[in-house]
Amino acid sequence: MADNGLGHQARSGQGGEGLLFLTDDQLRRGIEAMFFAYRGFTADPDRILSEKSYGRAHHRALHFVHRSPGTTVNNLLDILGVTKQSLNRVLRTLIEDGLVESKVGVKDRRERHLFLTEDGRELEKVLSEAQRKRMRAAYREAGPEAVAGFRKVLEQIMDPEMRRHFDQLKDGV
Amino acid sequence: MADNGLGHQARSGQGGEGLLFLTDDQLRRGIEAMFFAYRGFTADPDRILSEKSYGRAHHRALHFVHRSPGTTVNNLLDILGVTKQSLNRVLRTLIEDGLVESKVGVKDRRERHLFLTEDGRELEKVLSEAQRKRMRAAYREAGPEAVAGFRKVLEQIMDPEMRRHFDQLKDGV
DNA sequence: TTGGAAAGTCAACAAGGCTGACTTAAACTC
DNA sequence: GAGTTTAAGTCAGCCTTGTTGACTTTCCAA
Repeated sequence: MADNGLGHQARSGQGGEGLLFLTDDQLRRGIEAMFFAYRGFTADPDRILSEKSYGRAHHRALHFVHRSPGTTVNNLLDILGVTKQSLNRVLRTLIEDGLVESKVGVKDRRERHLFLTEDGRELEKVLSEAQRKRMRAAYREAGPEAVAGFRKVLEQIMDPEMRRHFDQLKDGV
Repeated sequence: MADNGLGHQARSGQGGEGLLFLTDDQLRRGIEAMFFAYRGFTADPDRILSEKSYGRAHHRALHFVHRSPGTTVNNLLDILGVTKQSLNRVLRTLIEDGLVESKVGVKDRRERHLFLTEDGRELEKVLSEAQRKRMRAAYREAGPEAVAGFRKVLEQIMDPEMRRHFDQLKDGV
């Protein structure tokens, strides 16, 4: 049976006219928009990274260490949602290359606290500026109200646990 | 130097009050929201796929073949933005498993036209319904105006070429 | 002082990207 | 009709980034 564009959620109850944005068709368009947009979202940093033989995983690590200087490895694992071994491989190359510094914890000396070096901050800046440039153009085109809606929907799409991390990044922590 | 949250774009000209949504800080929040939201966006289908020992690449192929039945391999390559070899690996398993059918073109017999089989349609439905369920909840929470803004910003983030593909999917083609 | 948490390491593997080289069949062009 | 181009498919080999599992070292806290 072909998709008629009327999802059961939109069809049920209330007459439906005000719920047209919940049709399966609208939802599918949103899904496709997320897919295509995410490609653009990562395209600019990816280009820069491939020149330096780093990958997206390195960018993510740099981003969140920049964002929460002194964060522990465990906290980073939580945020990134990957295994210790997977993160370790990335982190090790960043430390070897002098972009990230790992300092033994003062209070708890088992922990390692992560910081960007000067070089690390520099690369992070190049990457994030490339990414922001595209976002800035998109935001400007779309306007402030669209941006508010954009953020609102994205927050709702997140898993609750990710939402918690997102909220905790709000300021310094 | 610490990030003061005032991007140069927002700082320059016009007094700035109306442009606060363009600060580097706001842009960074948007970037993080995209990152966390995309994880949620793919989480549900990923779970289902891993049970069937398929991956996200299979989902994408199923999605776009479902969306444009009879599409050629070349067109699919364009949309997905991967190499022939990469797509072929995925497509081959889907054809072997009887989820996708490949038919020699009538007008140009070099081409192969791709279709979902009954089984393919079934899996696609399970996957997309899982994904839509989350989007539906997010849309409902955020409301129609937020959804319009969400879509508007996403369209601006896309590369022009991807935007073209996105627009061409609007209806049947 | 001992149990367990945090961190790190090694090995092996898989998915899904990539490049390059090559074949086959069909269509197009001169 | 011969030669070129195009669409698809295949083989081989590589890389990144994810996974499990097993193990060690360090060291805090009960």
